[in-house]
Formats: sequence, structure tokens, C-alpha cells
Amino acid sequence: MTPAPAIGEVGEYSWHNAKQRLRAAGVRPTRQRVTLVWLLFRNGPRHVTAELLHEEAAKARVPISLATVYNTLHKFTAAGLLREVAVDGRQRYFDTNTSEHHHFLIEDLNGLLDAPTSDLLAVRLPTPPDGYETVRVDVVFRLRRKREAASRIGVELGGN
Amino acid sequence: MTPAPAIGEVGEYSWHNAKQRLRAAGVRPTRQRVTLVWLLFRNGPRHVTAELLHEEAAKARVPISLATVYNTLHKFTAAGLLREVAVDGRQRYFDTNTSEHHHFLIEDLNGLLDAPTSDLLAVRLPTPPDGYETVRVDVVFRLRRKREAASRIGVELGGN
DNA sequence: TTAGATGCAAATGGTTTGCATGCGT
DNA sequence: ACGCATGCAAACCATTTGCATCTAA
Repeated sequence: MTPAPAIGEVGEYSWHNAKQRLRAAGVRPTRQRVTLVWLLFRNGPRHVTAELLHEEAAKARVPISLATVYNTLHKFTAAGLLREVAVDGRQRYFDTNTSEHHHFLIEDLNGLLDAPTSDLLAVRLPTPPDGYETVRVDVVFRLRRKREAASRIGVELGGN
Repeated sequence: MTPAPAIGEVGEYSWHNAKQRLRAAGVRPTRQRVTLVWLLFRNGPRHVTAELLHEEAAKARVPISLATVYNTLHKFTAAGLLREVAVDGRQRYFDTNTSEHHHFLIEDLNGLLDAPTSDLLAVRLPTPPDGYETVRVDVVFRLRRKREAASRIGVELGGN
């Protein structure tokens, strides 16, 4: 649990940073929201579900009701702090990486991983139907374990 | 409601065709299943939700319980007759087109459309993490209405 | 005859909502 | 003080499940 420096940030991520990020986004920094921002951004990019964040807040000694976690996640998304990723019919993920990028979906673990953009993938936009425009492209690579379990993945998902 | 010839099929789609398709797939052709196959394949490729199919069956005077519709849809998918498409967090779609292709998702109508494969889109596979293999790639183009409503779309969705 | 299919209702699970109370400005 | 934020429980909605009853082979 070494606090690795967040990508795009330098050094540790403080309570104060969290507050500033909220103000900058025009969101009122309440105790719960600051907590969530802190949990979300202190350790670099990650994907969370509402359920997971709810548990983490509890562990961090700042219990937040599940309903508030949902409300907050949506508010953050509207404010541009998060990106919603709807890849499977079950649950929704929220991604702290708001830039255009794509995902691996691990089927058995039901976890998300960023697809490396280094492996540049080219998607040519098909022409949308009349009167409509493409506002977003989501590419999901569904992964399945080859034969023996790859232990590394479990670890990566835990933090991502 | 002109019965357009199905793509890949010639002429009208009969009850008998439906039964054959089921037998060929190794699925026991019960009355309900034949009805569903008929509803699904008589008019070319389409996307359905369980709810929608359930209503159609009722209208077709062959009421089928919603639970059975779900069971059947899954059985069909396992038998390779359908392809499940999970693109948004709400509901699941089943696609009669089982080949590799991608989709337009109309945000406001919450409807699916096949993305024309003619506009050949190239997706370079990023290397999956150790021990995993990519089993499927889904590309979803989220569409939003430009300004004035495009009436044609509503029609297309009705049949697709 | 019998394994498998169906229907119903109840359970599930993620997400949303209504409303009374609390808190940031 | 004011208005938005929070918490709780109940509502919601798509989907699944358990079980008794049918039905295709």
C-alpha cells in the first residue's frame, strides 16, 4: 500500500488537493465528497463501482450512505471529474480517466482495465444515420483466462 | 408491415422454417420457441429486448411468460442462434445477427442499430494482459440527435 | 414414459427516489 | 438563514430462481 504518485499529479494527494479539485469543478466540497475524491484520485487512474467506493469509504472511517455515493458519482460525472463506463448489463463503472480510451473487460472477475493506448487502435467512424451525430465511441475487449489463472490480474484489478 | 425478405433468406419465413432452424441448432422446438424464432427471424436482422419480445408474442396471440422469454433467449444464445449485446447499464439486447459487427446506440431512444460494416472499421487488438486472451471486441458508437428530430430513425428502430 | 420446458410468483441485485434532517456558504 | 446535500427506507426495474405442472419425443 505504498502511496504511488498519481499519474498527472506530483507526490501525494492530500485532503486539500481534493477540496481544490471540487471547487475547480464547481462542486460544493462537503465532507463526503472530499472523502470520495480523495479515495478516487489519490493513487492514479482507477475504475470503481458504487458498491466498491461505498465499502472503501466505510473502511476509511467515513461511512457514506450508498444512495449518496450514487448521487455523488453522478454529480462528479456531470462535472467532468469522472467518466461513466457502461460495458455490461450488470453494473456501472466510473473511470477517473476522463480522456478517450478503451477497456479490457475481464469476464470471470467482472473487472475493468484500461486498454493500453500505446497499441494505437484505429477506429474509422461509420457515417451515422441522418440527423444524428456520434458523440462517443466505446471499445471493449472481452478477455477470458487462457488456462491457468494469472495471479497478476487480481492484483491489478484491486487497485484499478 | 410488408414482410420484407430476410437478409440471407429467400422469401417468406414460415412456421416450418422456424422449426427447422431450431432442430438444426439442437434445440427442442416447443410451441413457444417456434413462436419466438418466427418473431425473431421472419423479417431480417433485428435487436430485441426480452420485454419487447414478450409483448410481441402476446400480440401474436401466443402469450409466453416473461421468465420463459428470458430462458429461451439465453438458450438461443448458447445455441448460437442469437448474440447477446450488453452495451448499456439498463437492459440487454439480443441480436439476430451473430456475426462480428458493431453498433450504434441511440441515446435518447435507447435503441440499437447495426453499424454498417461497409465503412470498414479497423480495430487493432492491444495485447491483453498475461494469461488472458481477447474473445470478443465490441464497438459502440453513441449517437445523439443533432437538432431537429430525425423521424426515420424511430421507424428503423421499430423494426430493428 | 420421462426428461426437459413452461408459468407463476417470489427473490435478487443494482440503482433511484421521497422526504425529513443536516451542513456549507 | 438559505439552499443544497445527506441518510434512510422504500420504490423500481430488469433479470433470475424455485417449484409444481405440462408436453414433446
